[in-house]
Amino acid sequence: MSTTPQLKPLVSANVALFSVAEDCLQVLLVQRGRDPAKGCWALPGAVLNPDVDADLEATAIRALHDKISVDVAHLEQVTAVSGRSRDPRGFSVAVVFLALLPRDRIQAIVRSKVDAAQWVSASKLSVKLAFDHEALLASAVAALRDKVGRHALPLQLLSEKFTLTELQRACEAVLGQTLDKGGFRRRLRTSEDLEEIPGEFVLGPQRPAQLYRARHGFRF
Amino acid sequence: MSTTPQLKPLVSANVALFSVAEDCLQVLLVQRGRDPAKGCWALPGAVLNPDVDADLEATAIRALHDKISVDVAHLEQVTAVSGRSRDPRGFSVAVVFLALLPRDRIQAIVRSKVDAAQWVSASKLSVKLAFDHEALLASAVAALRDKVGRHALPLQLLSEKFTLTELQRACEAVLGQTLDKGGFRRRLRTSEDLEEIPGEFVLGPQRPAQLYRARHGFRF
DNA sequence: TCAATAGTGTCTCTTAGACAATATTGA
DNA sequence: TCAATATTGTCTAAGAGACACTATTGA
Repeated sequence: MSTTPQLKPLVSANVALFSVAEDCLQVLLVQRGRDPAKGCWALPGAVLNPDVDADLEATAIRALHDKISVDVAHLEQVTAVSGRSRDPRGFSVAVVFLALLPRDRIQAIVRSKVDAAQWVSASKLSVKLAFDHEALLASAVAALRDKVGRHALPLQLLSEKFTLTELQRACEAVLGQTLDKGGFRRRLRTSEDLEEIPGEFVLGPQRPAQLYRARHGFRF
Repeated sequence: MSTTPQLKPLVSANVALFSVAEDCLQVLLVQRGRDPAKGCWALPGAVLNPDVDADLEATAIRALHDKISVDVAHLEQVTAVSGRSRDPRGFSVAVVFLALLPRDRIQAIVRSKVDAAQWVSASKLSVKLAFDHEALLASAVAALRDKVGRHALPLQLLSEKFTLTELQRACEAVLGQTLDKGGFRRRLRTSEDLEEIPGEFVLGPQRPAQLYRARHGFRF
């Protein structure tokens, strides 16, 4: 046992897992079951364990496996934040990830022994978050908006088969603003990301809606 | 002394420092003065020291202070890479930064006691790099290109005062392709980032060229 | 005068925003 | 028929690519 300075900092992965419910962008929060910040709501996270994790993405997936019974459809790195004061345990580095969960998997939350979990609106948070997680969430939302604003299609937020209106609603939920139907569909007509499912429609008290799916090889 | 597994990984910052010389994008390499990979060329880097660095950006700045006698004009994070096999010392996390140095500061390289340094063309590398630094450099170049491709102006690569042709040459060096003069200048006419310096011109055996500078508050 | 580079204009094509019109179903 | 939503079209303005043109200097 020595008192040498802490040469290696705490490294963790934190995930902003998004989904869509009622045309509203949701993010998964967990209630921390142990100190520090026990009882506070926070983004799911895990401390990097070099003996177990192949890389930080594996750490992020491990952080979600405690909360979600299915694999996420999309996971990507957003940024790394670091500093002495962001965690009371000392100098820490957090790598923030953004993940997407299809809307039909939104119920796939497992009850952890220690942590509660809930979906909340990503734009107007109802609770204060632990540490600097509000800033982490903000950067994840910004990255997601940026990408969808550049016309990337967040198909991983939808079911395997979806209508163009559902896709438009998902984009609107991400962007926080309505989109023009005509222009939106005009862009999709020339998109390489989608394909029509021949003969499959959603019926209802109106004109049937064509079903689409992600084209093979699609990457958000 | 114990044989417990290595719970905290090696964390470092690596910097791709760019500048422009002869209308060509250059990146600074250092020759490693000690193991591992002693003698190999690599991106400048430093291991995070929580007792000294306020955050990873400070680590990046410290990594450059050994090589460069002036402050860099721009520093931003690109990505974080991690894994067990990228460094022979064990599991490591590297946060990659991209930095810009004005072309008139390109000589401001200090000779380190242990490491040699050189500028090389960023697009066609003349040497093999240590570890996974070729991939790190590639992501930094991609991030820079992406940004300039979205019409961000890399004014930090230029001197304080510059002509529009110099700016165009810098953008072309970053993008690796020529740009149309008319279209380029048309965009700049409505840009908030530039301002004309009244009455200042560069003379020569041709029509004088108006000098410009970055407008106050400009951010790349 | 000419070479050399600075700076502007012009055509066309594509894209995006706003909005209107038409289509097809179940009730 | 009608309400409700799907789907398409149209007008216009802004932006980008390609290219031609004019401007101003030193030699």
